[in-house]
Amino acid sequence: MTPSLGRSANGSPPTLADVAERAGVSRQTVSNAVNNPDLLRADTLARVQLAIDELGYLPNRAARNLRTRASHLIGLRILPAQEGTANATMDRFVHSLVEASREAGYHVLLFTGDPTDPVAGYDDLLRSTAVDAFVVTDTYLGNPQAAWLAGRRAPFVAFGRPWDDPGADHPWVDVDGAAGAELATKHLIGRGHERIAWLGWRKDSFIGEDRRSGWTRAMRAHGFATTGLASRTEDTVASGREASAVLLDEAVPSAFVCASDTLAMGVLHTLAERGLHPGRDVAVVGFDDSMVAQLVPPGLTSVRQPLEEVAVMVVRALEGLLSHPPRRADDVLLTPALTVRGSS
Amino acid sequence: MTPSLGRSANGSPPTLADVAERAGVSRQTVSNAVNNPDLLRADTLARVQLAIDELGYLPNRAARNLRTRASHLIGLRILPAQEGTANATMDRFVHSLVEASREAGYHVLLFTGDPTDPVAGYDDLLRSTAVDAFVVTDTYLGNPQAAWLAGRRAPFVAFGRPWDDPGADHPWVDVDGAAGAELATKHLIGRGHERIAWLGWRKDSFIGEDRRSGWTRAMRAHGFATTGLASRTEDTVASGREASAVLLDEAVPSAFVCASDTLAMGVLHTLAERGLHPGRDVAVVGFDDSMVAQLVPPGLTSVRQPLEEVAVMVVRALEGLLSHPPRRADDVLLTPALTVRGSS
DNA sequence: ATCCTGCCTTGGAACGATCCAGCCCATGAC
DNA sequence: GTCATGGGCTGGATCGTTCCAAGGCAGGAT
Repeated sequence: MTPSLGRSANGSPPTLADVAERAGVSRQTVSNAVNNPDLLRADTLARVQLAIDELGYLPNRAARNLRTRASHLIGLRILPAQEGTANATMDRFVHSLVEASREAGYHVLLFTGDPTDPVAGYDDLLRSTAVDAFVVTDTYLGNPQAAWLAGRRAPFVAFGRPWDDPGADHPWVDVDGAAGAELATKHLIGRGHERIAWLGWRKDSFIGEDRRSGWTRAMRAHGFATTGLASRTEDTVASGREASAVLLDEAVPSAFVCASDTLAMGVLHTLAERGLHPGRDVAVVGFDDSMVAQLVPPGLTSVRQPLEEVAVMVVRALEGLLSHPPRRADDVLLTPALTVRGSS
Repeated sequence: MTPSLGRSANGSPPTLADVAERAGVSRQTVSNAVNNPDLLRADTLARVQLAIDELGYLPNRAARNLRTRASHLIGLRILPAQEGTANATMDRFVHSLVEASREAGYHVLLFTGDPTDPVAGYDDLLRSTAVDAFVVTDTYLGNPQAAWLAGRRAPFVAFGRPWDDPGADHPWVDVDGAAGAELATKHLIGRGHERIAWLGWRKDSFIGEDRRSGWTRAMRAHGFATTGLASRTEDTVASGREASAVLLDEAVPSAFVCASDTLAMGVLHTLAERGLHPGRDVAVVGFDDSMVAQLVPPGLTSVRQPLEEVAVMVVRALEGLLSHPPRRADDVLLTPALTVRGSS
C-alpha cells in the first residue's frame, strides 16, 4: 500500500528524511537531487527522484527559508483603489508581476499601509525577514520609499524613474510617458487636427510634466501653436470636465490629448452635455487604456502602457539583486503603444 | 554606542538570543515576553521590552513558521484581468482582504494558475506548507476547487456559495445577487417603469440565474409581465449590445436591468447608436458598480456589492478555521446596495 | 601493493524560533 | 526547622532544511 500523495504515515507532509530513507540515501543526497541534480550519479538521481515522486515530496518552505535566510517572497504594497478614477492599471500589472515572479521562483506578498505614510508597512516585513525584496510602484509624487529602503540596504526595484533624486542608484523600470503623449498627438495630427489641446495634471507631478512634454514636442515639430491650449488640473472626472469646458470655450480645440483616462472621461462628459460626439465632432485620446476606455461608447483611444513587459523587466532586475553576487540590472525605459478607438 | 535599529553587531537582524543576553534573561523568557506577556513578572517584562525596543527586534518569520508549522500566509489565486469587461471587482476585494488579514496577523500571498485548470497552483503551495489557508473566489461556474481542497483537508473559505454542491461543508461568504437585482428592478418600478427587461448571462451560470430571479420576483410582485422581456447572453459588451438591440425592437422595454456592468455598457452602446439617451429615453441599471459605471456619462446606476464587508467576514471565518481547536464560522449572505446615477 | 586523485556520498552542525520538563526560590503550613 | 506549593525562569530538544568538512570508493599512476 502506497502512502497517499503528499502525506506520510504519521499524517504530516513527507520530509527530506522520509525520502532519504525510502531511496536508501542520506538527507544531503536528496537535497542535492533537488537543488543540484548534476552532483549525483545518474542512477542515484533516478532512484531519489522516484522516491520523491512516490511520496509527493516538496521541500518545506519554512525550513528552507530559515536555513537559506531567504523567503522567496516579494513584497508589493497596494493602495486603496481610488473610486471614481480609471486608475486600475494595477490589475494588469499585478497579474503580470505574479506570473513573472512565479517563473523566477518567487511569490508576491501584498501589504497595505497608511496612504499618508509612504514607508509604513515596509519596516515590519523587512525586520521580520518576511520578504526578500520589494517592488515599489507608487512613485507618482517623488519616491521617499527609495531613499528609505536604500538606507536599510533592502533590495528593491522601482516601477517609475527616480524623478526627484537623480542620484538614486536603485534599478528601475519605467514607461516613456512623453513618447506616449507624442504618439497620441501625432496620431491626431495625422487625422488632420491642428488645434490639439493638452489636458494634464498639476505641475508638481513629474509624470504629468513628462507626458505633457511629448505633446509639446509633437506640436512644435509640426509648427502648431500650443499657447492657450494646455490646462493642468486634478486627476478627477469633475476637474477634467470643467477644464475641458473652459478650453472648448476659450481655445476651440478640435482634439484633446489627456494625461489619463480619467481626465479623458471628463472631456466626454463635457461633450455629452453639449451634444457633441466624440470622434466625430471632437477627438479625444486618453492615457492608460483602462477598462473604461475599452467600454465607453464609442471607445476611447488611449495610450497603452506595456505593463506586462514592465513586470517582466522588474522581476529580471530583482533576480539580479537577489543573486550571488548581486547584480544591478540596467534601467529600462519602455515605449507605450496607442490603441485607436472611436473617439478619434 | 547603541547598535543601529534592527541590525546587530554582526550585520544581521537581532535574534531572540541577542535580546535575551541584553536583558539578562533566557531565550524562553524573551519568547514569553513576545507571545505570553502575562507569564512574566512586571519588572522582568519591562526589562525585556526595553531590550526588544533598543535592538529593534522582531521575530524571524521563517524560524517561527518552522517551529509552529504555520506560515501566517493566506493564498489567493488571481486570474488574468479580462480585457474588455468591467470585471474589476477584485481590486476592491483584494485591498480589503489584505487590510482585514493584516489585522488578524496574516498576509496575502498571490498566485496564478492555468485558467482552464481550476486546481492548478493550489497543490504546490499546500504541499510546501507555504500558506496556511486559501480564499477561493472564482466560483462563477461551480467550484471544483472546494471539493478538491476539502479532500486535502486544506482550510479555505469561499467567496461564493457552493451552488453546485449543496452538501459542501466549507464556510462561505456571499452577496445576495437576487436581492440586488430586486433592488434594481424596484428602483425602476418606483420611477414609473413597467416594461423592464432583463439582460443576463447564460443559463449555466448559477450567479446569473440567481440575479435573474430577483428581477422576476420584483416584476411578479407588481403584476408586470416578464414574457419576452428577458435575454441571456455572453458577458461581453458586444453580446450586450446585440441582445439589447433585439429586445428594444421586439419587446420595447423602457428600462434594462443587467447582470453586469459589462452588459449594461452593451446597452449604452445600442442607445448611443440609436441616438437615445440613457436615463432620459431608456433607463439602465448595471451590476457591480465598476469604475466604468462611475465614469461613463451620465453615470450608470449599478448594484454595489459590499466587498469590504465580504473580505472582513472571509477573514473572520479563516481565523476560526485556523484557531485551536478549529471553529467553522456560520455562512454569511450579505445584501448589496444600489448606487443611483444618471442612467436611471 | 601503495598512493593519489576526483567523484559521490555521508553525518554532524546550524539557521532562530517554540515546546517541554524541570529547576529555583520565596511563601506559608505544620 | 522541614516540607509541600506554585509562580517565574532556564536549558535542552526540536521543527526540516542546507552548509560544511570529511569519509568511502573506484580507477589510474607509481
